[in-house]
Amino acid sequence: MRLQNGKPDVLRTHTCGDVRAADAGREVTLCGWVHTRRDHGDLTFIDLRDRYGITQVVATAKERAEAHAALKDVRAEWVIRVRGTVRARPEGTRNPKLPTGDVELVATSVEVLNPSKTPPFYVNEETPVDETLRWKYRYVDLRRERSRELMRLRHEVVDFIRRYFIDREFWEIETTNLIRGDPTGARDFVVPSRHYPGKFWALPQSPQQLKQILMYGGIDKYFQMARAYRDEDPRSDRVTEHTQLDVEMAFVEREDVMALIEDLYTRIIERFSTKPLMRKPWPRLTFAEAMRRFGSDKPDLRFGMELVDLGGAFPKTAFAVVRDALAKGGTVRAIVVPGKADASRKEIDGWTEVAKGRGAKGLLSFAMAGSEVRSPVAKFLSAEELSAIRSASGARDGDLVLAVADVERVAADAVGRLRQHLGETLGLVDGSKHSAVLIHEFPLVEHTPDGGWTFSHNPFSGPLTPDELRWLDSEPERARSSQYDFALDGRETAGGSIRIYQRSMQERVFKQMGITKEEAAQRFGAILDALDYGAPPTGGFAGGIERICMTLAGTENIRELQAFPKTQTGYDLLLDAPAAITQAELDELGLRVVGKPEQR
RNA sequence: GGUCCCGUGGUGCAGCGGCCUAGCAUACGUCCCUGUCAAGGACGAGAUCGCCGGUUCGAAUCCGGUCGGGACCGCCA
Repeated sequence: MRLQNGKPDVLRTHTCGDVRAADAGREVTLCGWVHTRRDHGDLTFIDLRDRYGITQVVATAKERAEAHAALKDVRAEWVIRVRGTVRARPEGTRNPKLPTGDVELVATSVEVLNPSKTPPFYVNEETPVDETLRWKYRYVDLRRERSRELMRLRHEVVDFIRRYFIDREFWEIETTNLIRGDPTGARDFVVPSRHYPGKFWALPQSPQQLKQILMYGGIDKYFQMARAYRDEDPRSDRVTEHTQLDVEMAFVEREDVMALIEDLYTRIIERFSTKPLMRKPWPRLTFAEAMRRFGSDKPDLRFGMELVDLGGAFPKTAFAVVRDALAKGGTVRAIVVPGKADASRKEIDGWTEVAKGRGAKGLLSFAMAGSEVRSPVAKFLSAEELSAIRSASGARDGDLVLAVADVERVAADAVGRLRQHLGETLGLVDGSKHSAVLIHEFPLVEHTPDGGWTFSHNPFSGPLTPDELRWLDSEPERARSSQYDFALDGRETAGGSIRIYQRSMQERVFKQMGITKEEAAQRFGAILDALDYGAPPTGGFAGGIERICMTLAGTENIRELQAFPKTQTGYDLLLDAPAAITQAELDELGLRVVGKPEQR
């Protein structure tokens, strides 16, 4: 019996998932949705569904004319309340597919709580449905088994995480969602202020500053399921509004946090995934090694096909593409695609587009055909060079070598993307295991397109060691950061760093970014001030809740993990939002809408 | 801001210049049926092919635009 505070609900005594053979003879009342109806004339069945399961309800005209008539009238998705007697099903009519399949409810009375229009799509079948309809009628969609199980997964993962941290004496603390905006990085979602016309709140892109300040307040260990907002265009694995597990700890070093990430996510995966981890303990790669071997800072280790460097195969080449790349300090990065020497022109064109999508100017291909090395650019290369390509790449007969000549960063990135693409499309990825890897020793700063410098992670990430800062004066890109990232199956799943906690160091880093003292005081005043009042060393991480659930559920669609997802243009099809507000509201906020008249 | 894919009865798909008077499955409606569980059987209703314009003797089909959804690039400290 399903009990709540020791008593049945007022409207029902059981749920549709918990009537069993032991209940035979008992009088029960169930509430739920009509899942399916099977009408045999004077004998009618319906399957009654709620979140907990499905129970078959039966009535015959002969025994219970009134209940039978009512059952004949109901339709899919009507909400009904049925009273009746649990009966063991006759021999040979049991349904092993249902947990409740040994029994049925013989209806004595049927009450229609609410009829339903014919639903816009099937609840009782797992057929694909256009997302426009799913999100518009999310309340119908959520009744479907897949949607319900994804919501259940997310709930259970969040519950697991909460217990994990509470057991370890972390405090769950909510930070405010109306904060000061900062024009760097992603576009802020902005909220007008009534008391301060012309001024605006911003929704947090993460509670980064607030969680550090909690540490400065002596909270010591904190976590939160934090909403994070970015007004940027979504992709299949990122959305404008998402939830992150946000964690911060005082008096920790890099190793403490990396060990925590590894322990937590290992437990999550072992609890919720049917697939084992490839390796325990997890492999760790420095950023430099990850880029060199995989061309990615979130490499998928479920397949090999590591990058090779062919820069040495062309010591004095006449081939302009390679010569120019090498002349500006670049290189030639390549992968060996096993057995694809016979790839069609069309396939190679497709791969070229993948590489170009990551900034490559083109894609070089070399097919190992017997003793020959065939290539569209063979005529620009000497026999020695072609042979060097074969030996330097380690390619065997029948293999295809794909290469990009460019500066290191572009070449590695393009070939890395191509590697992942080929791994997935050629079926090289071993989908029976999970690849968990920690990436660390990221660069502290990186070039901006306009020649300046910017944070490679966030403004508060500290250097790997204080000593790293010496590079800032000469070769800033050599300065390493304390940042660490967790990549699961090639997807960035969590990341964090040890924070700067000394004002002088924070100001030194700001200076590198071209942020003046005045500007820093204005934008990051609270943090900088706090550093003057006894700020301990802190570190932490943030992990995407939807991201980890995606991997656990094996879906590529992040919206399925959200109860009320938005479209690719950030529109809410269910609520029809965003929407215009009244002139009175605008006046009160001191706002005037300019530009295009209202669209609707 | 850009590139690509999709848009056909309620839903999922097919059709891709004339064989379309738009096909199939399912849902929906009426009827038959006492052991089904994706029940079965019979009959029936339901779409001017997202929208606008163009090409053509003729457009669901080709072209342009537009709207909506999706994938990707830009963007995402």
